[in-house]
Amino acid sequence: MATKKTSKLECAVAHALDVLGDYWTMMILRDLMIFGGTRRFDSLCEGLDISRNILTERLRVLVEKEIVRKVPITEGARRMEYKLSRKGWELMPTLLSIGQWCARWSEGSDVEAYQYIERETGELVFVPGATTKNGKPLGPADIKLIPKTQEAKEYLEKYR
Amino acid sequence: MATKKTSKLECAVAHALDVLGDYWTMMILRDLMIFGGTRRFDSLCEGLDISRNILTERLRVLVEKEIVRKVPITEGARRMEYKLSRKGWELMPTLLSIGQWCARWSEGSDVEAYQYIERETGELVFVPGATTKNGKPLGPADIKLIPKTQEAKEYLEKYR
DNA sequence: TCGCAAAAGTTCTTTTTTGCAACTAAAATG
DNA sequence: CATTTTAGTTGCAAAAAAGAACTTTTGCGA
Repeated sequence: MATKKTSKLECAVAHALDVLGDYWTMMILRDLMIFGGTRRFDSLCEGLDISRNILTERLRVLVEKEIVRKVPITEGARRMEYKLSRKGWELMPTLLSIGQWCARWSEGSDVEAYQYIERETGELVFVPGATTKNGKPLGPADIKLIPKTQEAKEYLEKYR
Repeated sequence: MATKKTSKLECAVAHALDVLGDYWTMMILRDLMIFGGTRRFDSLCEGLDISRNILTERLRVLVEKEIVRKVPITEGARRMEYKLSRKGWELMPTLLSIGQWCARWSEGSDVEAYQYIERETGELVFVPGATTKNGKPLGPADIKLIPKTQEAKEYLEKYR
């Protein structure tokens, strides 16, 4: 994937999905995260069982979007490695949120292969779902989505 | 997409991505959410600008995974509509999290076409990222991912 | 109740993406 | 300096997506 789509209703999610709405892209991010944020081409390739040409292309986009950086393996070296940027790391809660959802709906089987813990204390980390500003947790039923821009209103009107 | 992959390291994220790691699947969920959870085939088709055959296939998988339900438009009617299940609605925080991330990294341009608000109070809703159990917010740097299963340890070892 | 239009898919064809394997060139290693 | 590793390319066959046309029902309104 990873092509510039233009959906009838542009929104933050649609925008993000232009890059993230792809299996391999997300798996690359997962892999980078569980390996501490840094990996090299061949390791990714082998670990994920992804074709080399696809990996090349996905990494190209991730670098272009500054989610991943391609940096010398050591100061001044020619060989490169791929490193999550701050922007990339900030997707961790999103990935965790996906994982939590999956685990919640996988009764019986334990699908969690690794855990997210606080570095300092070792305490378990999670994403508490949606809340108000003061932290009150909300379920899906408590939340309404409302159009903000004119286009969004028109979209809702037109394609109802 | 939407085929059963088997990655070398099965994990909750990988599992979830077998279904969710696809642009159209996620866009369908977005659209269902902004339209209150219910939509019909043609509306989705037009609104999203998705090919009918692809929409058919994606909906089939979403129904199979019980993320969406196909129900009569009115009691006893033959015409059907697609409705987010509880399981589907519980992906809202994940979508919101993706949208927030995108908005945070889109300096200048306002990419948010709609807002998530608490139904009762109208208060703005958001996903506070990762926290500990008692709600202390954590940044990416505060978090470590550690293998939990034996397979995960081996994977980290082998594909380093 | 008949006819017509809309709704919900199917089917078919063309174009794009993948997946796979083999190949290449530069860089590190002994 | 020869050999391996690494990090990709390239070319081709297979799979998937886009697009349009075609089919069935179904819900109306006259």
